[in-house]
Amino acid sequence: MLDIKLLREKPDFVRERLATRYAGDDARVTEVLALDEQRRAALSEAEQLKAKRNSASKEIGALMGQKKLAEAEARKAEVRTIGDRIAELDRISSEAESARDALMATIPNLPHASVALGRDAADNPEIRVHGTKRGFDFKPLNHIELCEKLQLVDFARGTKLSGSGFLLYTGWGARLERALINFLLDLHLHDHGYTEVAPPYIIGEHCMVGVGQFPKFKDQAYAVQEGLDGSTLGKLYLLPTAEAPVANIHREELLAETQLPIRYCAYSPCFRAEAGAAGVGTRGMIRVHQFDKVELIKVVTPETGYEELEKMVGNAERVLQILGLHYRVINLCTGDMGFASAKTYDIEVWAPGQGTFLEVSSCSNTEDYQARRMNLRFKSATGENRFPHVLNGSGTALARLFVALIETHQQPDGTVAIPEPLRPYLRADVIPAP
RNA sequence: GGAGAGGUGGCUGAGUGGUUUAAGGCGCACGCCUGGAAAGCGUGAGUAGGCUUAUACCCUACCGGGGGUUCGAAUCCCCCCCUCUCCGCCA
Repeated sequence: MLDIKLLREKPDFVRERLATRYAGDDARVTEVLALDEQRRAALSEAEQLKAKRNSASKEIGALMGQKKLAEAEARKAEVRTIGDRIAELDRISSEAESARDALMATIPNLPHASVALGRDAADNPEIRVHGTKRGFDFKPLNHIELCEKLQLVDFARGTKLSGSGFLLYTGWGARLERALINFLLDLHLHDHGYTEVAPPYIIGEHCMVGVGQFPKFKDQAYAVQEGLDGSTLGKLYLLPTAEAPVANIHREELLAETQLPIRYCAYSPCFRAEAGAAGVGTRGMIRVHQFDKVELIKVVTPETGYEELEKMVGNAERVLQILGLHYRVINLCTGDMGFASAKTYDIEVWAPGQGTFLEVSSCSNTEDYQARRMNLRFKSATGENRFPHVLNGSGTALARLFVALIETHQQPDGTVAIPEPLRPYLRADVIPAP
């Protein structure tokens, strides 16, 4: 949620920044301002009438105390007509307010000044590259072939259980997935100073709105219902990312500045309907309806927001460095950024079997946009109530990391060498042929 | 799921239709006092919105949330949420 005061005071600035997203938000800004004006006009008049009514009511009380009943009745009749007008004005202002806020919820965050201007992914500047593409002196397999050969994932039976886009990890595959989760959590906890949390996987609609998933991506979520009670449908959703519950942990709270920075790390499965994405990279593990992810969340002062974003990207990069993977960091341009974000870095890991880079992490500073949506504030040292910056980043997504790992470290005999730091977690140096 | 009790400021705790502008206490900030501190005394302090150059003044709203009755609601009525106790069921 943007600050309504910013829209009032600098509407042209807001329009200009939004225009860089190429999302056609201009008309909404105009409409929000019109509704806001409507609200304030009605509110102002209603408040004056309420002040009048309050003083009249007090007088009536006094008259009744003095037993001047006839006089009191006369005043009552007078005030009653004010009441009708107040009710009407209240209705107008609250309707305008709801309409204004509903519309505000559809306006994305403003891109940070440092973000490159651009229309789509083709305009994303590359920030840095780590490592090089691994060369092979044998014919490398892609992850689907490796998974089948080593019996890491049973694609057919996964589909049999839940339809396409669901994976059944088996044997060493299941073990590798679990080893990676534990490795990632331990890395961020012990080396990077995060606190582990384990959130619910089913979350309320208000949390989805809080992080900006809703209303825009409602079609991408799995809604759940309780048993046979259809009326419960739409109240709870399977989380699309741990960001949804974890960023909301302190919603509607007023934190002390001394509690900041807050750094949380959480593992969760992620559920995404991927409606409309059928046929786009659907084969294999690249785009699935359920995948595991370790998420990083920070709540920090506005002064340190961007510094913390850089650190967060570094934390995610470290995962790939330790695992000996080739990757690049890109900065999403204004037109390619997510809804709630002011600045986003994506980390893409090289997958030799795919011949492409795969997005395994997206680290964003949403500034005060999410904090405002979930009414998360902190009291500054000077006693001022302020909105903190809320950051989120993947540290990292698992299925694609799994793909890059086995494709990169495959050996001529078809087995997969396990990078040294991961070996204690898997209790093996290599994934053997069955 | 059933029955009962409850939800009031940072905390505690009064308040069953009108000097409540939410008492009192604890804690907090500042001041007085003191060699310094404690105690004591005094003053101040919530959130959001509106008006505004203004974090000043003034106005409005806020006692779990929403709606209703009334000239006037923390207080009466209805719906919902949450917490606690007991019972039932259950990994």
